[in-house]
Amino acid sequence: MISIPVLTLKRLPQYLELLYGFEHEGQDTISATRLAELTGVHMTQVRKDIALTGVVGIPKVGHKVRDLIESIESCLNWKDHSSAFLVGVGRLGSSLLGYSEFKRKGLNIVAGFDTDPSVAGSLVDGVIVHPMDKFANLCRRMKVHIGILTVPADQAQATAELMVESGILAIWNFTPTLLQLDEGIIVEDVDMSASLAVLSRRLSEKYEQDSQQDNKSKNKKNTIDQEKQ
Amino acid sequence: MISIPVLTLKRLPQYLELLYGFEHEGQDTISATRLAELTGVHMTQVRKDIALTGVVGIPKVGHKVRDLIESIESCLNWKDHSSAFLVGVGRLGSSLLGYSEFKRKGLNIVAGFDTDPSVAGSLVDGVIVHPMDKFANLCRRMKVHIGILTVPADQAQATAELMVESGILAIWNFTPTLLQLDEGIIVEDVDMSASLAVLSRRLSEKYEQDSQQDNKSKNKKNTIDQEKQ
DNA sequence: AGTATTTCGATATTTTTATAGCGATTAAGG
DNA sequence: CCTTAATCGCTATAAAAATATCGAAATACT
Ligand SMILES: NC(=O)c1ccc[n+]([C@@H]2O[C@H](COP(=O)([O-])OP(=O)(O)OC[C@H]3O[C@@H](n4cnc5c(N)ncnc54)[C@H](O)[C@@H]3O)[C@@H](O)[C@H]2O)c1
Ligand SMILES: NC(=O)c1ccc[n+]([C@@H]2O[C@H](COP(=O)([O-])OP(=O)(O)OC[C@H]3O[C@@H](n4cnc5c(N)ncnc54)[C@H](O)[C@@H]3O)[C@@H](O)[C@H]2O)c1
Repeated sequence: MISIPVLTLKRLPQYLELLYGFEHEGQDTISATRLAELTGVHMTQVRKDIALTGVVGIPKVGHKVRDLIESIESCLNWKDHSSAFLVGVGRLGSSLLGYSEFKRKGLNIVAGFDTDPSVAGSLVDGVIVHPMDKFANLCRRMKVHIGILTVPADQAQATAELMVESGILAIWNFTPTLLQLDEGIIVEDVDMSASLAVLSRRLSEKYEQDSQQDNKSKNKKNTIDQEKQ
Repeated sequence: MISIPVLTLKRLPQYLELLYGFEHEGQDTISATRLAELTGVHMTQVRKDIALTGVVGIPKVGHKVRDLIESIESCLNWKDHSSAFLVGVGRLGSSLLGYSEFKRKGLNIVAGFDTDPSVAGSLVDGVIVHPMDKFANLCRRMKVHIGILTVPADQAQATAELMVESGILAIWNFTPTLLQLDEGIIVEDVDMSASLAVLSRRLSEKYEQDSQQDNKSKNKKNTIDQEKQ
């Protein structure tokens, strides 16, 4: 199995989102050119990304929407469902538990876990929440290999270690903590700070750019004014 | 103002997270080498990233933790706070409203908005939620330029357009919808699907790799067995 | 004081990723 | 049936990012 570049993997769901739309509208073919227009990704990049999923297109027509969906989904392993446990059923954790979209993306959150006795034992959006001490046992028994980490930042490292000891192979980490784990363990961070950093900086850059243009046009105006004098 | 590469911007908060820890522990200097070890980023890359923030280090010693924090924070514009409006106070939206960490990162969510009359008018984690029809007015009056988008996917495009008309310059988009907006508008996606895609694929790759190794060791065992015979 | 050692930071190289160019392919229209 | 036009997908080039190299600077130790 070839290793697909991260950036390609991150673009594939974007294409999928559009493809679902097309299928819904009854459109049955789509060209890479059009996908490029809609995503802002370069035409040739779209072709490369699509090629990596192993599907072939039809010249002059493009790709069959259904084929492309199948190909991307199976490439991302979104067709057969994987079970996952979520640890830390707080604000963020419970909003994830109730988010049905993940099921369509191959992720089945089968249970939540929390140390807080007032949360443990309850149902959150139809998903059962267990006390934390049941984690290791259930994890091994149910052969769950994906852990979703939404505990407070200062609990993240310890909780992650517990997960790994219990047989978790991949951690979807929503905390800002940089986990230090065994090499083999897959850690995927959903780093909102990183995203916020890009937003903040780009906005600053934009402000400055705009104010410079303002100054320019002001200066220009001054020049014109001066010329008038 | 130089344009800092996206990937650098995304790493900066990681360094910051560690730096806050060091400061807390009373450590007052840190080397790029050590940061590299902890983040898994290459030593020279860390140096480049740091250099882009404009701070200079001391040979043999490294960097003053405080200076580095200041430098990164001001580079990301996390020192003076920007006001933001959040639209769509549902599961995800309300969890974001209550998340105090954003304040420390220069983002002040000053109000939420929702079309649902049972949500609008209430306080969520101390933040007031207005009915949606007040958005344009308040946005202009309070000169808010950042919008956080957490409405259902099918409402995302329309809501984003409303935001832009009301003076929003940057949208932090938590929906899976690919927004089609004016060139100048900054859109930063928090794409959980993208992250999930990487996790899923990497896990598949790992499974296959492991099972191949299993086969190998089985074959090896067989070979040994055969040799024994 | 002098030397060894560590780290910075500038420059060079390599690798990865993105873009461009172009022939091959195929459906559609005359 | 043949031309036309659009698209695929391969190969080549360009750009960006990551990694390596190395001299200079500064601390700590002899
Ligand atoms: N709320 C957000 O919008 C948001 C955004 C980005 C990142 N995060 C991160 O997500 C994590 C959770 O944030 P939150 O706002 O949901 O916090 P929260 O306090 O609302 O929820 C944390 C939950 O984890 C439980 N918990 C605490 N220690 C535990 C342990 N050792 N084992 C199992 N469960 C434990 C608590 O009982 C609580 O229910 C934090 O690391 C936060 O930084 C949150
Ligand atoms: N819940 C999650 O964990 C999660 C994870 C990833 C992405 N998302 C995305 O975030 C968005 C919100 O998800 P959610 O689970 O919080 O949904 P939700 O249904 O719980 O909340 C949506 C909120 O938006 C409000 N709303 C609907 N239309 C609106 C409009 N036109 N203007 C203003 N408000 C409007 C609704 O009243 C509701 O309160 C979705 O696009 C979803 O795909 C959610």
